[in-house]
Amino acid sequence: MPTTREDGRKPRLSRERVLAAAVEIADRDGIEALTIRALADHVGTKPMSIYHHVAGKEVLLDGMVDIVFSEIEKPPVELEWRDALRVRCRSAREVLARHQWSVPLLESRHHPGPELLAHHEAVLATLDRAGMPLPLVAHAYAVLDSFVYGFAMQEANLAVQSGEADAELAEEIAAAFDPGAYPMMTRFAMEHAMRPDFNFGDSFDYGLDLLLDGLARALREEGA
Amino acid sequence: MPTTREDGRKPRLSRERVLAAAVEIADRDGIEALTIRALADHVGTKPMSIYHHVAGKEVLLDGMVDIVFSEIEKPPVELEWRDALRVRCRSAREVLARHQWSVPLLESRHHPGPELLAHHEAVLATLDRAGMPLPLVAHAYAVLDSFVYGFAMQEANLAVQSGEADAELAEEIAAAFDPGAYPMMTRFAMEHAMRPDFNFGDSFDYGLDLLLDGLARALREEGA
DNA sequence: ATAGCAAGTCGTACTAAGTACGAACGCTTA
DNA sequence: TAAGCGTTCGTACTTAGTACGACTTGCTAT
Repeated sequence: MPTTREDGRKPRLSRERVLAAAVEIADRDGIEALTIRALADHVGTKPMSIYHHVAGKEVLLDGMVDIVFSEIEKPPVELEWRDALRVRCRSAREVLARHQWSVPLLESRHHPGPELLAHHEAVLATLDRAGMPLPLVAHAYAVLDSFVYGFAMQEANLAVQSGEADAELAEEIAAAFDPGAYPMMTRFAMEHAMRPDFNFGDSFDYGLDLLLDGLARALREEGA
Repeated sequence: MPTTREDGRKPRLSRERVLAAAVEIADRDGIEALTIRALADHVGTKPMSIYHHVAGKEVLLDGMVDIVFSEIEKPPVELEWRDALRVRCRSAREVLARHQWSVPLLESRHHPGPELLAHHEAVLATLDRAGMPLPLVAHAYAVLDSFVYGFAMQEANLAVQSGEADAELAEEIAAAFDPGAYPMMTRFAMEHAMRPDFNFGDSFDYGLDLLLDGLARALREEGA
């Protein structure tokens, strides 16, 4: 690893610094603001220097995804499978929400990094230790992952929407709601979703428990 | 609507034709191949003519998302709520899988079209007719949507992966599996996922029923 | 039929962004 | 102190979105 150096005399660039800076930019200004030039500015160099630490923008994005997975909390192995999965899934959702660019990126990357692989390995191992037969493991795995990713995706959408200038959006909504189309959406919004104590995120725990309970039931029946 | 014309004398461009062509390109060559120039070629014009039918690429993408939603099957209202939702969710999954570019696009668009709004309206109405109180409606809605989107997203990923040239991927996998890290993933792949009768999609129906059953149970208890 | 006008088309050109190429720089080791 | 090599960076090419303004087309009213 000739790239890194121990003495902190002059903080030269390194793959880690580049990736961290990329995540910072994406967090702060959105993924579309992450250009090689902006990244170079942020770490105090010129564009072409970036390419000595990451092979290209694709690789950069792959690395960012792996950083996201590295931030997911890893529950201790002693935990009961449901608790372990709950910890992991909640943390995953929190991390994905914190890095709003991550979910759409997940979809487009096809080069899993070590942290991503380790995450999947851990989930599979947890399900296995719970005593599930492989077919049930497969279902549980697919279903939980889908729910977590899907939820995070919607949450990211909502966050952007509420943060956005309401100008266009309100206009669009108003235009759509003029003729009383979408009555149920209107009622839902008025009587529930716009209440101050409404929190979309609450549905995450609800859905997660729905799935875990269902899986536990299936495991009990399979086991019998 | 001066844009369209009834006599088919000379098929001039129209918003519909442009959008349909865009969907074709994205389906066939991937969303990254959808450039204004490629689109112009495909409909037999020059780039700038496109801009007379869609205001820009963003609007084009918004329109494509709405086309996707228009393709989701709309179950008859007489159906029992669980059957109705099953039809709709399965169809949604099928449509999203057919247009692999759609899921990542969903996330990034913030301008819902009429078809998307109508879809959401219909789902809400179905839940309402089932007799759910609004808080439960909210949970059901969020949870089902998350699952469908998330599952479609993973499916799209898998499809790309298996379609891709296995060269790099196999190498990467091999490299990662050398030291016997990821034992559970290995076992899972060998003993289950690589079997000829394994079908990732089967987990969709499994998860969907898990959720619908759980919601039905909640409804029963709430109602009591 | 035809003048006139609005809708549609297109050539040109500008800008942003990724990155290939090769020269210059500076740190390390002899 | 000089060779050697990893790093940095100036320049320039390429692809993509799209603004501008001129040209073309076909409908409408006479």
